[in-house]
Amino acid sequence: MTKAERILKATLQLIIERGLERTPMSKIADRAEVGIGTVYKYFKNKEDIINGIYVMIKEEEAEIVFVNNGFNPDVKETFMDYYARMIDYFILNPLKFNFISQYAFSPIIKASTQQKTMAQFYHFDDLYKKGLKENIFKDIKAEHMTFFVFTAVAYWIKAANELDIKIDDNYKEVLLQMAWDAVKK
Amino acid sequence: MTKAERILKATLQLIIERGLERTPMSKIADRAEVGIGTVYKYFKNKEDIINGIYVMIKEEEAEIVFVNNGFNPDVKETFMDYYARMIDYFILNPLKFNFISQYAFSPIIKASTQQKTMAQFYHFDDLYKKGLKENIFKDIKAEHMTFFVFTAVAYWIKAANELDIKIDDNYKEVLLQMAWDAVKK
DNA sequence: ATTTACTGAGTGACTATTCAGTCTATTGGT
DNA sequence: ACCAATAGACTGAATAGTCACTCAGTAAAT
Repeated sequence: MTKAERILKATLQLIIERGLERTPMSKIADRAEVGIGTVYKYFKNKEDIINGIYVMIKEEEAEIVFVNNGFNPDVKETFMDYYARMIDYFILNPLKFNFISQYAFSPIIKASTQQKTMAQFYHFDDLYKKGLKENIFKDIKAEHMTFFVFTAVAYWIKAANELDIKIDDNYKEVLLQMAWDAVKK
Repeated sequence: MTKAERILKATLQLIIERGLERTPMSKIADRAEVGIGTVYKYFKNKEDIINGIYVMIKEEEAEIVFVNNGFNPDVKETFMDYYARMIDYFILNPLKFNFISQYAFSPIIKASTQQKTMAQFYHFDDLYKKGLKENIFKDIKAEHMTFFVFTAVAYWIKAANELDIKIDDNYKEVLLQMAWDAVKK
């Protein structure tokens, strides 16, 4: 792991454990096992680290969700594949999800960061547009559909994490079905 | 408006505008048009204000969502009534919703605050339990259902707010239908 | 030998909180 | 109705402390 990565990871941990206002740069350097100066070599300031974490997570997430992209023409099967992967990603990475849910709408995330990461999820929009054309989905804007399903699925997982409930395959199945039933006509 | 209320409101505005780490107590006092000392008369510290905002919003929300509680035995109609009210509340109070979405899972919100506010929404759990008994809903824990629908609806509104999309009655109807289709068997 | 990475004590700015004193409202005595 | 007297609300300058960020110097790499 590079030092920059160590810094991102350390900051992520500390923020989730203690909150942003209680994680000074000195603690970040300690946890990352680098000098404070090194933190400032790789990041302009604290905000820059937060934005860096956001980008890192979203890139990773997109990479995992869309591995199979383009191989299946069936809308429903593609839908299920995307979201099954998303669920797995969030289950495996509760810290990262926790971060996203707290900072996705925080003013600390710059508009440019938002745009950069949103752009990586255009496959979702494509899928919904395709489904609308095939008259499979309810009449609603594609980006709204994305949002509805994304947040529903995501936060359900979050709740499960926090209540220490194990998400077995059966439960995952029901969750996917809920998402699908919500959008289908 | 009491001074305590003015302080809560001022803090809410500043936090959403600038972020927590960039809203010093001095600015809060200025915006609320009280002396700094007054802030400390009503609140132990900054954290206490944040928790106060959280409680204030959740109480208000519960009061509005459950006005008609107990008058209708029909599960679907009650479901629609609750969520229609919730949607209206969030549309009318984007700042408050923005706050909730950023701080609901932040470590700054104390466990006792969480519990106190969660307790006010037990009508949702009751509704889901009733629906499960009547075999209307999918087989899933009641609290998970609450969470799924709550977040889906809530964040959809948030997205609409941010993209400056007007939520007309027709759109609201579709949204409610999505929520219902997700949970019904 | 030169560049580049790294370090952390030190600096300056900022900010949470305190508290001594002022203002305001309420009470009760005349 | 007026006037103390008391209690409580309110204030913001001062304090004490924290923390983001710098930079002069050291270590490692090329």
